[in-house]
Amino acid sequence: MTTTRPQSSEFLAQRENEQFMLSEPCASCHVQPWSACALLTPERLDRLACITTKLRLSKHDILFETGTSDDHIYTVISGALKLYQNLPNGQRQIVGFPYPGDFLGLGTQPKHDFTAEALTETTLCQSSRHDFARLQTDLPELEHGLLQKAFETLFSVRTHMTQLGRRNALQRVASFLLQLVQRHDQGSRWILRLPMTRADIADYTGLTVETVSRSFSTLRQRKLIGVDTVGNIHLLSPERLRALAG
Amino acid sequence: MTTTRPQSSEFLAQRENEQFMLSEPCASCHVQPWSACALLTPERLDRLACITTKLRLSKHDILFETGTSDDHIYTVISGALKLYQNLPNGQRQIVGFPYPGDFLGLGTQPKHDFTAEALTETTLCQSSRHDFARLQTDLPELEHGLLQKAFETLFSVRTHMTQLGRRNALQRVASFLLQLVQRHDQGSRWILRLPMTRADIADYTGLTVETVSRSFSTLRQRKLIGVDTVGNIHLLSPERLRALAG
DNA sequence: CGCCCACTTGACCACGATCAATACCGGTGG
DNA sequence: CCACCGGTATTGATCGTGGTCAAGTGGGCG
Repeated sequence: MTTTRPQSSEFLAQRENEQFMLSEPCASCHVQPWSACALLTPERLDRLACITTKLRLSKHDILFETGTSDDHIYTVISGALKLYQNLPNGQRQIVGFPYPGDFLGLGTQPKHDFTAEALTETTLCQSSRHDFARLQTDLPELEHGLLQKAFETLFSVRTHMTQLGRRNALQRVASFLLQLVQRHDQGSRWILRLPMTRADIADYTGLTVETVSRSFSTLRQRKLIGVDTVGNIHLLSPERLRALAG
Repeated sequence: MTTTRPQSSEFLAQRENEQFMLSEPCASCHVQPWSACALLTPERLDRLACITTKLRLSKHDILFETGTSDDHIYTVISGALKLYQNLPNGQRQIVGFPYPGDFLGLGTQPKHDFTAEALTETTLCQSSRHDFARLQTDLPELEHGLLQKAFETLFSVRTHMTQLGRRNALQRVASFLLQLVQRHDQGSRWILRLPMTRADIADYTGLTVETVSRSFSTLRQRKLIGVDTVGNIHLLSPERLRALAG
């Protein structure tokens, strides 16, 4: 884990100018429209830029870990992470894959309940909770945007819950793929890059690696998907895939 | 579904006084400390009281339904509800059982994605989104409290997700019971009133009614619980139950 | 070239779903 | 008060999906 410019909030006051120079202005941030700061006006975005720094993670770097406290909040700029919980028996449940525009950080608990790990080279926008809170009193839209994002993820988590409870293996894998595609029109519509391993998909869908693999094979045999390499999936028939997923 | 005092926001201004007289003041609300309004000072609570009304539901009454829009937000005062989604194949997944203190209502989507139905006689505190939003600009603590509640439910939903993905039937039922007990110390610590049916528990845990019933029987045989009537459960050995749940 | 790790495929087994029968409980009316 | 009825819960028997264990394949990187 490498911070491009490690920065504690105490030094912030006297370095605001420098920070502003070094930071990309938020206005040019390409995930801004989908992030919590979407509601801010350009002038206000500049004030936000003063308290944010960029963070770069390599594959397998840990952003934060279960049980640690953390005075920062994050927004994913590029790349992707996995957010998971380790169970006592050595099993692991992935509760989400934060993608660009997604918000990460402590809610109100003093400590993290999940671990966040980078799946690929990932960049994040970081700011201290303290600075952020100070700014919030001035910029109520910010908290509003945060609330909006929280409700969005709440919705997606609940939706995913219905997947886990009531669908068979093939349906789970199918809707996982659709979920990724619709969250992320990366370039061409029906080619999907999977930054996560089969094991990650298993831990997300509540299946085993073997069953995930078998499901991919079945989908391939039925010509619903094409598997170029393990991480490159073509959706050959999104409609039939959607019908299958329900 | 019966509203004690149906109230559209247009008439609010001229009737504020009357409302205030009719409403119980929020300060004396017994769920207030656990709800989104916990952060407000007494004087500010009075202003909140002006925009809220009480709502009473009987068993099986629908508070809101999937696909409908709704300009209100709710906090459960007493009773309990189930929040669920119907799947195309006729199955149903319950994503939560809102209990006193819990917040209910649209996030940012225009329409509800879930249906909320009363499990018993239930009372709620209702206010229009519009009035609430107006108040929010004056009372930033309110939005803060809302955000806090949202993060709390996000956490509990994510935790429940790990239940669905990675635990067997007995573990799911065991942790369901523990979850209810710790969320709700109703009177004596280890006696649990279940307002929901076995079918509801099945739809929440992702099992079938039969399996839920079998799990209850197994727990009873192992002397982990005592079943007085279907809705009255004694937790005879919470430690062993917790050990089982993991 | 060879090693390691991720992925795939196969054979078998167990847990929970399904189908079916019975028991129980609450409410209603005679 | 009891008899009846409908919905809910329990228990049993069988089947199928997906987990487990094991072997084999492939790709990336030193």
